[in-house]
Amino acid sequence: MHAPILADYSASALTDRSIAPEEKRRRILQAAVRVFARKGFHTSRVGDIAEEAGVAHGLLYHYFDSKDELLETIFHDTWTDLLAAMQDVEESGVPAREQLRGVAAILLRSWRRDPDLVRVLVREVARSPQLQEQLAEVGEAFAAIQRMIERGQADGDFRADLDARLASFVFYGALEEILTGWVLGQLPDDDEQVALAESTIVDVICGGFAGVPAGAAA
Amino acid sequence: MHAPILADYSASALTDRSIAPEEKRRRILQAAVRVFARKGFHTSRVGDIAEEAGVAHGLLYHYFDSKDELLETIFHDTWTDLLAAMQDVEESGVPAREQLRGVAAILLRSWRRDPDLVRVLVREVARSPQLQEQLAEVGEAFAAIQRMIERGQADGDFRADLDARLASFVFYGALEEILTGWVLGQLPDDDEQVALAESTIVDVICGGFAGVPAGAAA
Amino acid sequence: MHAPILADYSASALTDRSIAPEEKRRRILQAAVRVFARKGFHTSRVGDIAEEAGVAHGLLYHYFDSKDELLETIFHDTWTDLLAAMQDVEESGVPAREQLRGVAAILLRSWRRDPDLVRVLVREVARSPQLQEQLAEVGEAFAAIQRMIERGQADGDFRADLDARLASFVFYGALEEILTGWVLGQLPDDDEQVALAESTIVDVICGGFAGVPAGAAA
Amino acid sequence: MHAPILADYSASALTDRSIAPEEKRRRILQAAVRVFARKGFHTSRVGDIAEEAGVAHGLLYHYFDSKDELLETIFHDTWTDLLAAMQDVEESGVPAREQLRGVAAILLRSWRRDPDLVRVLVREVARSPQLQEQLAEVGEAFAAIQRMIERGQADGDFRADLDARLASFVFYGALEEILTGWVLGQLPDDDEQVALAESTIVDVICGGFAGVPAGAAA
DNA sequence: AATGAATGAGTTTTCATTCAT
DNA sequence: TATGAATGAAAACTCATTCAT
Repeated sequence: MHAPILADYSASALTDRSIAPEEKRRRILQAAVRVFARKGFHTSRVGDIAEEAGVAHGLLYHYFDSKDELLETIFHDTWTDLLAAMQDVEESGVPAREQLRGVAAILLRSWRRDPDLVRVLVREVARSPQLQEQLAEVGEAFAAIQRMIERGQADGDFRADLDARLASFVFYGALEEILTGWVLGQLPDDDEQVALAESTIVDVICGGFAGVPAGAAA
Repeated sequence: MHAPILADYSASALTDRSIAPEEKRRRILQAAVRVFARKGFHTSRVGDIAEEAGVAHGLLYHYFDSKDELLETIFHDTWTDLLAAMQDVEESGVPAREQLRGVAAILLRSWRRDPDLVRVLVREVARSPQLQEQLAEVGEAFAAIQRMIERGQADGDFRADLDARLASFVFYGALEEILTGWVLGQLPDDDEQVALAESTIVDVICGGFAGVPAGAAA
Repeated sequence: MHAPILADYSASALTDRSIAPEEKRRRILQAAVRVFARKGFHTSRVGDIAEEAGVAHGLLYHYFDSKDELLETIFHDTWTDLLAAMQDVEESGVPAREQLRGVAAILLRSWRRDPDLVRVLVREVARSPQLQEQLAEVGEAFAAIQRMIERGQADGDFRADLDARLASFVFYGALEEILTGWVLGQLPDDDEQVALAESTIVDVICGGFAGVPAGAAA
Repeated sequence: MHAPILADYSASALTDRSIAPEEKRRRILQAAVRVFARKGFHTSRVGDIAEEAGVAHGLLYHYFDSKDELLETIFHDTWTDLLAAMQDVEESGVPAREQLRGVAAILLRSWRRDPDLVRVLVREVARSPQLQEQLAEVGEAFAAIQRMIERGQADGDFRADLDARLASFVFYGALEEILTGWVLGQLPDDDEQVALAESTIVDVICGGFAGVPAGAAA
């Protein structure tokens, strides 16, 4: 698949003073992810993030306008990456079911790649102030999923009488709930389980999309 | 089915002293739901809630220990009601698919019954302090759904090779995402759409549960 | 000696509802003494006192104008009693040294009689609002001690070149510090020790009053 | 004797930024002493202290964890100084009576040096939370006095049958009561009176310690 | 770039007191 | 008398943000 997909917010080891300024910015973002993941956005103090990043808290305002902007940047960067990955999948030309499998892989595997980042994404989604910003990008993701489903309908793979928009919510909701289960420790999350979740979601949802007539189970 | 399902947190406003204390307590909870729905828990001030309830803010601490306890009470009361309704469904003896349809109906219809309450439930799920409490009750709901799915497997209605726990997350996630869509105004939510969502979820998910023969997609 | 000396603020057992109103007032005062002794005046809440007294906190305002008045009443009642006892001693006509011994006995023995009361007296002496009131009565006590010393000087028992006012502070300070030592648990306070403290103070201070020949220290 | 004895909490007021941070900390402590002296600890608001110091109240929490810590610091600093001075006296090798005279001088002369500080010390001694801390240091002072008395007994200057611990309370109590008299304005406190108090206490108490046999006054 | 002292608006919570019943 | 619901002033403390150095 793709190379990074997610902005690399997992910490690296350097602590010395000779750091490129752009690197320091990244380090602050990494620290923010870790702290937000640990304590939640509202409960996190700017000082905590600075401490985690090993800088004075004043420096934070050199790189970001506000604490809010930190969260927004995290959201924005991450969703930009995720969207790009989804776009790759969309342009791959594979069948709808395989496209949706790709989306599931992108989202679910991000958990193992950077759990703290997923924690933040899952737990701080529904905050009001920057909701508008988020909607723009998360909305894009929904739209992409919806297009994939519509493509499946056009190809005859999925039932034509399906409301594709509604269906995209069903699919995305299933993915997010699994991620939430991992975030809250309610579901096992080893590699095998991640793979199982991926195939289960795709089988169940796409199976449902494919439309097993009501009488099929009889 | 059951009678109220959700505690009636939709309110009217009065300030006189001729109100039973228990009624006053309820009124404060109603106000909290409205304010939390409007501004989010963290952004809401205790004074806002008191004003909305038409009481002095001090009175709030007569009935509740803290602002946190307000949210906890809302969660607890609501989930107690929801669980009771789900239990009725579970004990009804109808086939698994119909049971899950009942669960979908309970959760989705609550949106029209008390949108503010759903807004709060959806947006404040993942708050840390009372997470344990919430998990206990929301966890019950998941367990009930899981049992319904297992029942469907035992009856031969659902694929036997399905991880029922994972499946319960898929089902619940779909429901919650639809609710979120309504909360964020991304999905139409008139009566007809609610009914459509209900049947779409049940058809898709239960269809998927019923088992898409591996070859069907080939 | 006298009969009660101190208002009886130590609790009695009655808890039933058929209580004379005057008795209830006393009970509230007793409760206040216990609570103030335990937590200090400022840290004590009116509700604590009401609970300790077994009444609703509103009732407190039937008998007293304010929380401050509770403390004032305790001070006033106690010092009225103490002053009366000291006056008895003063009018007894015994030699100055014996009069001072009587004062020491009154103050020191009050510790065993009602430790909580002494705790309150010792710890809350220097509160601002009612300072004037207190000064009036504690001032009386100092005046009485001063008169006793002056009597001793007139009788030739005590050195004539002694500043009697200053001397009264020395004598009273010694007494209060011993009480403080008991309150803070820094000094043993069994009956024998109380008696030892009494005689030590009288011997040392009155010995000092009696006049250390200038040459004695040479 | 020693140089400063008491931390210099008497202050001047400035608001500009050209002040060393350590100096700012000292200034806040000075302000706290003045405000506590004027209104008492409990009645003083943090804002009052900040205003007196000419800083924003938030800055206070940059240097101290809480309002309580302010009082604790004042106590600690002061008693550290007082103890050091008493230790100098103790190590001087002069006779017991002269040592006690030194202690009296240290404590009584502190009144003229920094009346507000003494006001705080005298009026807020018996507060519960930090009592433990205080006891440690004030307890040291008592122990030193006790050792001086025991030294006097060993040298044959003081009666051997005296309970030295009790005696230390008598001596210290006399000193504190004089200070209290000055704090409450009940005793004249000009230089001459301070000297008189000093010699009166030493003469009376040490005279008493020296032990004028009961029959001596006859 | 980097620091951290300084600011002050903002918020929860406490609790003495009142008063309708 | 007695209750306890109701009030609201008050206060400590937090913390994002600024800015002199």
